[in-house]
Amino acid sequence: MKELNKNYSPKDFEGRIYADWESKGYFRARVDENKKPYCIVIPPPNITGQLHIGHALDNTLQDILIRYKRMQGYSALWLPGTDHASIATEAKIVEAMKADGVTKDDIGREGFLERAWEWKRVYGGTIVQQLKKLGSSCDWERERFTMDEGCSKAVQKVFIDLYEQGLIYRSERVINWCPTCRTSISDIECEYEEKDGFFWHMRYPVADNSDESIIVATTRPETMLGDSAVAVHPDDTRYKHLIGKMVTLPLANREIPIIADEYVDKEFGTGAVKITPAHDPNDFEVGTRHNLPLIKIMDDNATITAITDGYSVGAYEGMERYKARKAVVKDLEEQGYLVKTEPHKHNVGHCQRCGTVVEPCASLQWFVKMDELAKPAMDVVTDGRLNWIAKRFENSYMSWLENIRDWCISRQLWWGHRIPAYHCQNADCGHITVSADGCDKCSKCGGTVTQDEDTLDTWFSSALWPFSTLGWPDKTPELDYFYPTSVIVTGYDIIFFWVARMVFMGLRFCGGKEAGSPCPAQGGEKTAESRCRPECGVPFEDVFIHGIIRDAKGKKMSKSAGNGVDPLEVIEQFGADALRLVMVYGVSQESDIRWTQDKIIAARNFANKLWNAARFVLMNVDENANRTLDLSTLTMEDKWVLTKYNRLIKEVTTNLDAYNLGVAVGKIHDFIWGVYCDWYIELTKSRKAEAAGVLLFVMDGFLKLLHPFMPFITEEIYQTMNNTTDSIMVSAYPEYSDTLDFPEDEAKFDLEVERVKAERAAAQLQLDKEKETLRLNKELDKARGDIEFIQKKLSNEGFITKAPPAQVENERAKLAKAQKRVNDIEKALKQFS
RNA sequence: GGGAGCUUAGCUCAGCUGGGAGAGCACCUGCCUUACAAGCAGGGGGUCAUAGGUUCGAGCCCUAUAGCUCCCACCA
Repeated sequence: MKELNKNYSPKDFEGRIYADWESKGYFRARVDENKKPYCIVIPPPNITGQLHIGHALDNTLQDILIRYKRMQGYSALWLPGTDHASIATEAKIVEAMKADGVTKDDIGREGFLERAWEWKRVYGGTIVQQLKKLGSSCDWERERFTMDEGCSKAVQKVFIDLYEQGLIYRSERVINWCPTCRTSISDIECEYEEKDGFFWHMRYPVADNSDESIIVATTRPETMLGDSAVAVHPDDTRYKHLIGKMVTLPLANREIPIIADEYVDKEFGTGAVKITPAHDPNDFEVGTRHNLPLIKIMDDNATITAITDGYSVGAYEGMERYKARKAVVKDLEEQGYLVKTEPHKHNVGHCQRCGTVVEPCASLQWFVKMDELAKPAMDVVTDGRLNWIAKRFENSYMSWLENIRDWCISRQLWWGHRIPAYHCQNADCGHITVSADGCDKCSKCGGTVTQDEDTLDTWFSSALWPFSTLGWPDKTPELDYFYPTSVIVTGYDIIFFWVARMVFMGLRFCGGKEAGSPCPAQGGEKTAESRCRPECGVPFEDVFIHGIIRDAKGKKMSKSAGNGVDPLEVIEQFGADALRLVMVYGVSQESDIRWTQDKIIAARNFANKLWNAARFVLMNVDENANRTLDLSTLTMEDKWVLTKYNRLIKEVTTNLDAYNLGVAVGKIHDFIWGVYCDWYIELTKSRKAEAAGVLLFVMDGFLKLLHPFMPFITEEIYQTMNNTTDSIMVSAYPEYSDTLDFPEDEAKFDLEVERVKAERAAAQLQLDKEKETLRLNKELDKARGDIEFIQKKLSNEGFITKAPPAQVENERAKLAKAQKRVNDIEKALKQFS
C-alpha cells in the first residue's frame, strides 16, 4: 500500500496533480443533455495583469462552486478568458515604447497595433499560468479573448444593432477628458477625491457705464477664458435688475450676457455663476438652454489654446492649465478684479487609470442611450429574475441605474475594437455609414469615406462576455445549453462597470422574441429545472458579490502603497490549498478580508493536521482489514462519528447552495479537527482493525466534502488511500443518508465526551493543586527556617546591645514579615485540602 | 446631500430561522504520549458600541444615538 510522505509539502504534489487533471481532460465541459448545465464565465483578467490577491479570492470562489457542481453531476463549465483592457494595456505599451525612444506617432496606428498584439502574445498567457497554480479548473480549451474573432464579431453586431435602433448616437457634449491618457473616459472611470483648493471670487464689471459689477466665484479661474455668460437665479432680487445686461469679461475683454437660470443656487457662493459651456457639464446644459457659444480653450494635453475661432486666449496661449490658473489669478489681482480668495474643500475628479485630474471638456463622442436599456435591467431585480447575494448590493445597483446618464463609449485609443462607422468626406453630406464588413463609399451619396478613428470602451466588450464567449451571435449549442449562466462571481468594485452592463446587454440581445417575458424561476423555488431559459435573456441567475482583500491594518492593497501580497509567493511557501482556505475560512458573505500572516499559517496548519491524520489512518489500517463500512457491527462511537459526519454533509451542501462558503468550510474544518482527529482517531487506537471501515468511510467522505475548497491535498490523500489514479474531482459529492443517522447514540456519546472532558479538567486541577501544595510546603519550610535563624540572632545578648539599633529593628521587621508569610502559606494550604 | 455596512475576548473574526456566547492567534499551566510541537491536554479573559422597545426569552427583531468604513451625487 502507498504511503504519504512524512511531511506535508504541497510543492511536491500540487503541480503534478494539476497537470494530471488537465491531461485527463477533467476540466472540459460538454453540452450533455443527460446532465444539467452549470456555467460560470470568468471575470476576464487583463492581459497586462499579474495574478494578485484579488484574483486569488475571486477565482477561488468560482473554483469552489464549479468543483462542487461538477461533483454533483452537473456539466459544469467554467469559461476562462482574458480582457484586452484597452486603456491599461495601451498605457503599458506606450510606457514600454518610451524605453525604446519611440512614440505612438512615430510608428503609427498599424505599427502600434502590431506591437500590441505582440505584447498580448508574450504576456497574455502569464495570468493563465498563474491561475492554474491556484488550482482553477477552467475549461482551457474554450479560453477566449475580448478581441478574438468571435468576441469582435459580437461587438460589431451589438454596436450596429444599437446604432440602427437609435440607442447609439454621436454627439458633442462635455465629457471627462484625461490629459495624460489623452482620451475621453466614462463617468464611472472618473473618481472623485476631496481636495483642498480655493474659491476665487472675481468681479465682472457691468458694461453699462455704471460702476456696478457682478461677483462670481469659481474653483477653476482659468476657465473664465471660455466664459460665455454669467447666470443668476431668476428670482434673485439682488440681481434681477441685471438680467439681460452685459458684463465685460476681464482679461479676455469680451462682453457676455447675464442670464437667468433655475440651475443657479441663490444660497451658494455669490449667487452668480460664470458659465463655461465647453468646460463644465452643468454649464454645458445651461449653454444649450440659452444658446450660448461653446468656447473651447484647452487642447488634448490640457494646455490653454484658442480652439474656437474668434475667441482668443491672449497671453495664456500655450500655458499648462495650472500655470494658467496662477497667471489668471495674478493678472486679475493686479487689475483689481480679484475680490477675495478663500480656502475651499471640493471634490476633484481623477482618471481611474492614471490618477491625473480629469478635465471636463466638450467633445464629439459616441454614446449609448441608457433609459431604454436601464429599465429592463431594473425590472429583472424587482421581479426576482436576478438574484443578488447579498441583497444589499441590489440597492446601489438600482439607484445607479435609476440615475444613469448616457454612456460615453468612444475612446481616443488605438488598442481596442475600432468603431465600425465611416464618415462621408463630402462636407455637404457628412453621412455616417455603419457596417460590419468595412465600407468604401458613403451609403447615402456614394462619396469617399474614412473610418472613425476611435475605439470602444473596454467595458463594451466585457458587457457581452457571458454570451459572446458562448458563440453569440451564432446560435451555437453551447449558447443554447449554457446560457443563461448560473452565477457571476465578482467584487463589489465592478458592479457598475461590469455587472450592470452585462445585464442590460444580455436582456437586450439574448432576450429572444419576448424580451423581458416572465421567467419560470420567477416566484417559485429556484431549481435546476426551473432555471431561466434563453427567452428570458438575463445573463446569469445569481450575482455573487464578494469583498476585497485588505492588508493587516485594513488598508486597501495597492501597488503604490507597496502593501500587496503576492499570491504566487504564498503558494510557493504555504501551498495553494492554504491560500484558498484563507479566502473562505472564517469569512462571512461578501465581507472584506484582512490579510495576516496568522491566517495563512493557521490554514497551512490545518492542511498539515489533515495530512497527518490521513497518514496515521493509512499506517494503521491493516491491508487485510475489512475496509468497507459494515453497519451491523457499529459501536456507539462509530455511530456517533457517522451521525456527525452525516449531518455535516447536509450542513455543507445547504450552506454551499446558499453561497455561505465560509460557514460550509468552517463546519468541515471543525469536524475533521474537533471530531475526527481529537476524538474518533484517539478512540480507535485500541481497535484499529475493527474501526477501519468507519475510519476510511468517513475520511473518504470528508475529503470529498473538502475537495472544492482544498483540491490538491484532498486529491493526494484520496488517491493514496484508495490506491487509485481515479480522481476525487470527478467522484460524486456525498449525500445525506438516513441510514447513518443514530441520534440516540450520538447524544449518549456526547455525554461521554463531556464526562471525559470534565474528568480531564478535574485531574488537571488536582495535579495543579498537588504541585502547588508541594511548592507551598517548600516555601513554608524556608520561611520557618528564616524565622528560626532570626530568632536565634535576636536572642543573642551581644547583638541586641552592641549592634546599631536600626539593624536590630530591621531584623525584627524581617521576623514579622516571615511570620506573616508563614500565616499566609498555611492559610493557602488549608484551602487546598 | 443620499445610501450601505460595521461595532462580539488583548488581536483577527465566526455566530444559519430569536433559547448553550464561540474559533484562531496571543497569554498562563502541564506534556517532545511513535499521526501531527505546523502538535496534545487543561485554564484565565467578553455589560455582544450606547439607550430604549417587542418577547416567556434578544448578540440576533424594532427605534434612536455615537464612533468607524465604504459607495453614490458633485453647489459653480
